[in-house]
Amino acid sequence: MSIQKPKGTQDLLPGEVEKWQYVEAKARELCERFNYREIRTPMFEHTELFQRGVGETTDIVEKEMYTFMDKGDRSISLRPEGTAGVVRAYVENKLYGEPDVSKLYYTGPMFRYEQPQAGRYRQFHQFGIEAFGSVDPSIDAEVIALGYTFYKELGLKEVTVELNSVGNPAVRAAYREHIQKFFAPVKDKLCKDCQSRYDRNPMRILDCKIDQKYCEGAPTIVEHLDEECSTHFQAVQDYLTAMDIPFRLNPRLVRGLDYYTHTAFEYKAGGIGAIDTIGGGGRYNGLVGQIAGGGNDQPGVGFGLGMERILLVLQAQGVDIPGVKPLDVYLVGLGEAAERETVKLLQGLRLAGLRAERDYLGRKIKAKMKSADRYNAAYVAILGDDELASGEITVKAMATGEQETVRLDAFTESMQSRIRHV
RNA sequence: GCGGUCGUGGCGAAGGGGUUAACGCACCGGAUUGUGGCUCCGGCAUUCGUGGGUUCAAGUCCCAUCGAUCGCCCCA
Repeated sequence: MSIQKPKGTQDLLPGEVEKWQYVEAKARELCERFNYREIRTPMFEHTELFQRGVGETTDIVEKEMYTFMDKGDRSISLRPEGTAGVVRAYVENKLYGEPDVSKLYYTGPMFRYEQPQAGRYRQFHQFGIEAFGSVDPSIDAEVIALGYTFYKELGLKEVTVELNSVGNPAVRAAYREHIQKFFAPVKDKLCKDCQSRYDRNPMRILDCKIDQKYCEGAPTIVEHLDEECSTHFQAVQDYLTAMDIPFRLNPRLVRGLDYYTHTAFEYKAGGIGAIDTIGGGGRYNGLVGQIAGGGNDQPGVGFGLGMERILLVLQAQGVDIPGVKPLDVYLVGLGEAAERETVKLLQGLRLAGLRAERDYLGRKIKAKMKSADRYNAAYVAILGDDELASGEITVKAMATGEQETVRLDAFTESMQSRIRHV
């Protein structure tokens, strides 16, 4: 058996890759309109960054990282998510010194060692944004709006924004006790997953599909928000409403990363089997300071959206994505002298900005015509010995089958004007 | 990390112990000496993910392994 790609990775072949380019182009274009600027950070970082940033006790850090020692005995990890690296770069390059809020975006591969399934890969790709330096709830709303607009403009139907507030660390600690107290009497009756959740992350019990019957009347975090948290949360909702961004409050929404404070949200859509989250994010006040290691704390808010999940939903919903562009001209040379001439003509067409191609397999005219057809060429230009002798070339419009003769020295120009008029 | 299903040509797929591995699509060639899409004819897997085992005989049965796929945990 020849070598295969590592488990959970994908080759994106021509035909598929155009869809990615389309989605990525939409992301860039939207970020420009919202005034976010691209940042590119390494695909691997010191392991410690993720341990500190994402959180020691998260599944991501506990069991999903690709970690290895490099030749200098440094522990390195492939990035499992985008925020930690961007925060590190923000601190390291002192972007907090800039006069305005830093609004950044990124796209690229992320790595998590997990069992692949529909919509989940070991190397997957995210489009994400981060805004640093403001606690204004209008930025939370802007971030949510950008993601929502992105899905909408791609043509996704029925994208739901789910919104919650996870408060601040003090609120969360208090709430955790409340919820443990609530479930304590029925702890033994919960499913085995929930029994372990009880200690690790009791909020997750509320999300359980099996134990819904025990969740009736459970306390929600929103009820336990303090003054500051609930004011912020309300303001985010008001801004979203003002921007016409529909959202659904989900008091049970919990995110898997430790760094979130206040706003937490997810984008959901059907069509990827058991998975329905296509993106998520939230506010992370305190993360910058934590990574900076004291001082220079700056608030932040952002999201990460799954590229393959977007593509899967687009496909499931039958959304049309622009595919391969047809060829403008396919050059057919007949005979050695003519073939040589087509090489020159081809370069001329390409310099003139046309999409042009010829045959490299020395096939017969019939096969060449077939090729032109496969490439969806608008025109085929045929150059044989007759034409060469008289300084002309035959141009055939594939759609109508009509053909005419064009003077060789006017060929490129003639093709240019034909294509421009199509 | 755990569980279900699956693994035959470029792709889709038959064959479920008996020895020339169906068929369809795609591709290549010809009918059509310089013209595509339709039609017809011909060609196209010393080999059935990999390794081992059972058997006179193994795509076909058994074991292992790798991969795909779907699900659980968790997440994008």
